[in-house]
Amino acid sequence: MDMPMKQYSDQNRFLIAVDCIVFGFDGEHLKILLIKRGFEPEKGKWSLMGGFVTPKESLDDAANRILTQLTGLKDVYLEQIQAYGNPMRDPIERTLSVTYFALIDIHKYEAQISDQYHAEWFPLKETPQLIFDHEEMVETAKKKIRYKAALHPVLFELLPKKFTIPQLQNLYEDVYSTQIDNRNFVRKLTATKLLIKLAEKDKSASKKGAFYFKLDKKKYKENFQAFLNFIPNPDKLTSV
Amino acid sequence: MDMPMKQYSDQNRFLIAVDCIVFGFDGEHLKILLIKRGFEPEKGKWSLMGGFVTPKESLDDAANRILTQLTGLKDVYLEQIQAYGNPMRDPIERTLSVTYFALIDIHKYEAQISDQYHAEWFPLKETPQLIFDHEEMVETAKKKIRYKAALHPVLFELLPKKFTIPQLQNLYEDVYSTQIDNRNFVRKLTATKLLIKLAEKDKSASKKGAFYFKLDKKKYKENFQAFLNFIPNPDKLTSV
DNA sequence: TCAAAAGTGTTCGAATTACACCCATGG
DNA sequence: CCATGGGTGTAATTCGAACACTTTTGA
Repeated sequence: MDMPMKQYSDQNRFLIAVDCIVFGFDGEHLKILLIKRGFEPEKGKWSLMGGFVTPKESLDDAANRILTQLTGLKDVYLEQIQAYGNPMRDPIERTLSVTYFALIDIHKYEAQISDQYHAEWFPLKETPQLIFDHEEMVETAKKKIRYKAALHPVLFELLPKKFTIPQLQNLYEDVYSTQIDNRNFVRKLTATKLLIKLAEKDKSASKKGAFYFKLDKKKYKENFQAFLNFIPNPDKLTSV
Repeated sequence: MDMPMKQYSDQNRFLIAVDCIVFGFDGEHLKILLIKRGFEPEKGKWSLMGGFVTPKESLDDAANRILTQLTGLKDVYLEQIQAYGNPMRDPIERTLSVTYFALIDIHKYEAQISDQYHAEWFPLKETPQLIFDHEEMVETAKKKIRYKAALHPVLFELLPKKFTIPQLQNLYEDVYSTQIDNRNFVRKLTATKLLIKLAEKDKSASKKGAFYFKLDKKKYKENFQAFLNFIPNPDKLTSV
C-alpha cells in the first residue's frame, strides 16, 4: 500500500475471500464442518465454508457473516489464521483467501446448521478430499489450534457450559493425537483454578457418572494470557 | 471463494498490498527498518516498507520482491503474520494488507539498504509515529516474534555467521524486554547443542574478548520444531 | 593497576512424569 | 454381581530460578 506513487489507479485489484475452518466437539471427538459444493468448478466435492468479502465489511465481519449463514449463530470464537495468495489457487479467477478458524460446541449448534448447504461434520482423521488448497488450509488450522491451545485455554470454547473432565480430556487427546495420563491431567487442571465443580453428574457415558464442571469465566478471561502446559509431548507440534 | 454461484463476475475486487516489518540486530539492539514516505497521503511520515501485489506473484513472492527492492538482498527469513482488512484503513482506496516479518543481520545488509527510500533503523522502543494502521502491525509483529522465538530458535536468523554469547543474550533480552541471568542462559543454550564454539574471539566489545560461536546448521534444521524455553517469564507474552 | 566485560557451579523448590488401585452404578 | 468408566496419591526425577565470584586484558 505504500509504493511511491500519487495514486493507486494503475494497480490491479483482486477478489478477496474468507474461508472458515470450523472445529466442533461433541463430547467425544473433534470434528470439522464441511459443505458439499453444489456448483462448478469442483461441483460435488467437499469444501470449507467460504465467501467473498464485500466492500464495506472487514475481514472479521466477513468471517462472522459467513459463519452465521452456515450455522445460524453469532458470537462464535473466531480467529484469523493466514492469507493464501497463490495466483493459481482458484482456477476461475485469482482470489486471495483469508482463513479463519471457528470453535463451536456441536450439540449447541446442531439444530441450527443449515441443511441447504449440505453441511456435514467429519472426524478430523477422516476428512474427504477437498477442493483447491483447502486441505492445506485445514492442515495449517490444525497446527494453529495446537499452538494456540498449548499456550491458552482456548479449547473451552468447544465445550458446553457444563462439561465433564473425561470430555475435556477427550478433547485434548484429540487435538494433540495423544494419550494423556488422567491423574496428571487432573492435577494440572486443578492447578489452573479455572474450573468450578457442580453437584450434578453426567450419566450418559457411564454408570457411575462423571461430575459436571463449569468454567470460572472471570478467571478464564483474566488468565487467558497465562501459559498452560497441558501437553506432555509438545514436540509433536509442527511449525506455524 | 466458495459461494454458491456460477461465476465470480458480480463480485468486488480490491487492492492487495504487502507490508514488511523488518527486524534487524546489530549485536547490541533489536531494531526495525522504516522508510520516510515521499508522497501523499501522509507524506513525510514514517511507514513500513510495502507494495502492491501484482497479478502473477504470490504473497510470498511479493514480500520477497519488496524486501529485495529495499535491501538489495535475497534469501532473507520471511514469514507471514496477518491480513489487515479494515475497509477504512487506507484513505485513498480500500486495500487489504498482508504483513510479513523479516529477520536480518544489520551489519550484513548495511551497505545494501537503498538510500533512495530514506530507510532508517529505529530501536524498537523509539519508533516514531507511523501511517495508517502500521503501528498496530508493528505491535502484532512484536508479539508474533516473541511467540515464535519462545518455541523455535528463529532468532539466529538475525545474527551473523559468527556471534558471541553476550550478543545472543542481548538479542533475547531485547526481544522480550527482560533481563536474563547469564548463567542460566548459557546452561540452556549448551543443552540445545546447537552451538559450535570457535577458537577466535571478538574483542570489539571488551578487553577480555568473547568467544565466537557458530550455528550447527544441521541440528538447527533438525531441531527447529523442538521447543526451547529461553524465556524466564513467558507471562509477558500477549496474545497472538 | 584497575575498570569492564566474560565466564563459570551449586542449591533449592517446583513441576513433571510414571505408575495402579478402589469406587459407584446400571444392567 | 460384574463390567464399565470415574476418580484419586505418591515417589523419583527433571527443570527452572536464584544467587557471586574469578578471569582476562587493554588502556
